[in-house]
Amino acid sequence: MTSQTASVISRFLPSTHDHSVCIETAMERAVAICDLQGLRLTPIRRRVLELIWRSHAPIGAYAILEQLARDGRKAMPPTVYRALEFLSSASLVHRLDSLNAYIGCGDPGEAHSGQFFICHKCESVAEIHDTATTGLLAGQAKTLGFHIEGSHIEISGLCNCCEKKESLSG
Amino acid sequence: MTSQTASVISRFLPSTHDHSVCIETAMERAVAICDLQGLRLTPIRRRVLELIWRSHAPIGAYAILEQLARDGRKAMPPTVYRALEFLSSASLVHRLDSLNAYIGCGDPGEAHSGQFFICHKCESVAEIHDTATTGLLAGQAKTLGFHIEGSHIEISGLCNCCEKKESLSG
DNA sequence: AAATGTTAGGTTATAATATAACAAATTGGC
DNA sequence: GCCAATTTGTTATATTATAACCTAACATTT
Repeated sequence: MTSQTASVISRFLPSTHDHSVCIETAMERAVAICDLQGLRLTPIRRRVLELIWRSHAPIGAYAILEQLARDGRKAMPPTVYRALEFLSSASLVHRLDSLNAYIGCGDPGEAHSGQFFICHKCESVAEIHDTATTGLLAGQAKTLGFHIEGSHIEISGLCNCCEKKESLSG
Repeated sequence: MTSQTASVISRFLPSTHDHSVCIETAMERAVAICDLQGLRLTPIRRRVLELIWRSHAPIGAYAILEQLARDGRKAMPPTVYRALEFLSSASLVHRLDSLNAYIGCGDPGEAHSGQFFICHKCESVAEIHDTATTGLLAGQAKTLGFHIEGSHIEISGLCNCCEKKESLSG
C-alpha cells in the first residue's frame, strides 16, 4: 500500500512537538535560499514567513495582517499580499486554494507543487511529493493534449488523531 | 503513456462544436437525476445550472448574478450561492477553487471529485476520473494516517490549441 | 555629491467573493 | 384548508483581494 514514489515533506505532528524548532529551521533555510538566489528577504517578508510558520494551521492574509498590527506595524492589505506573492514565488510558502490560506513549505527553494492532506477539524496539513501521482496526471495530460504548468492537489478529511476523537464522541 | 484507469468526463472541445447539444443533454440528465433522488430542481436552480452550462468557461457567482439580472430577475447574492450550494451537493456542478468559479459536471448524479485540467488562456476545462490517481492518493493517505473525505485536483496549463497559438506567435 | 534607475513599501480606495440573519412565500403532506 | 418544512427575498455586512498612485531606500553611473 505504501508507495516508494513519495517523499513526505511534512507529517501530521503531535501537538506536543516543539514547533519552535520547525520555525527556526524554516527561517534559517529561507535565509540561505534567498541568499543563494539573490532574493531579498526583507524584514516584512521575513516577518510574514515567520508568522506563517508560527501558525500551526494554514493562515489567511488578514490573520497575518492582525499579527503584524500586534507587532506595532500599521500594515495594509497590499503589504501582506505582496509579501505572500514574494514568498510564494520563492517557493517558501504554498497557498491552499480551498482555504484561502498559506502554509510554510517544508521543502522550500525550488518551484514545485505538492499534494496536501488537510484535516478539516484540527486544520493541520501534511505535504507530500508523490512522483507517481504527478506522473499519472502527466500521462493523462498528454492524452488530453494538455501542457501542465502547475497543479493544486488538496485532499480534505480527518487526520488520525481527530478521527479517533470523532469515533469516541460519536 | 495512456492509462486505462481513467474515464474522460469532458475533453477540450473545438470551438466549432454545437454546445447547445451539451446544454440540452445536461439539463435533461439533471431533471432525471433530481426526479430520481427526490431533489427539487426549482426554476432558479434550473436556470443557474443552465447558465453554468451555457458558459464555455468556468463561471463565477457574480457573473451568474448578472445573467439572472438580464433575465429580468432581481436576484441577490444569497440566491445564487444557495443555488450553487444545491447544485454542488447534488453533484451537478463542480466548484473550481483556483478560479472561484463553477462548471457543469459531465458525470452528474453521484458524489465524486474528478481531476480538472484548466487552460489558463482560453479557460476551457477537461474533467477526468482517474482511479489510479485517486488510488495512489488513498494509499498515501493511509500511510499518513488520514481519512479522505474529498479532493480538489486542479491542474493548470495550456490546452493543445492554445499551446499551438503560443508557439506560432512566440 | 547629483542624477538616474530599480525595487520595495506606504496609502487610499475599491473590487470581488461570500455569508449572516430574519422575513415572506411557496410547496407537499395531511 | 392547514401545518410544517423548504425555498426564496431582503438587508446588511463580512471576508478576500487588487488597482493606482506615491514615497523611500538603495545601487550605479556620472
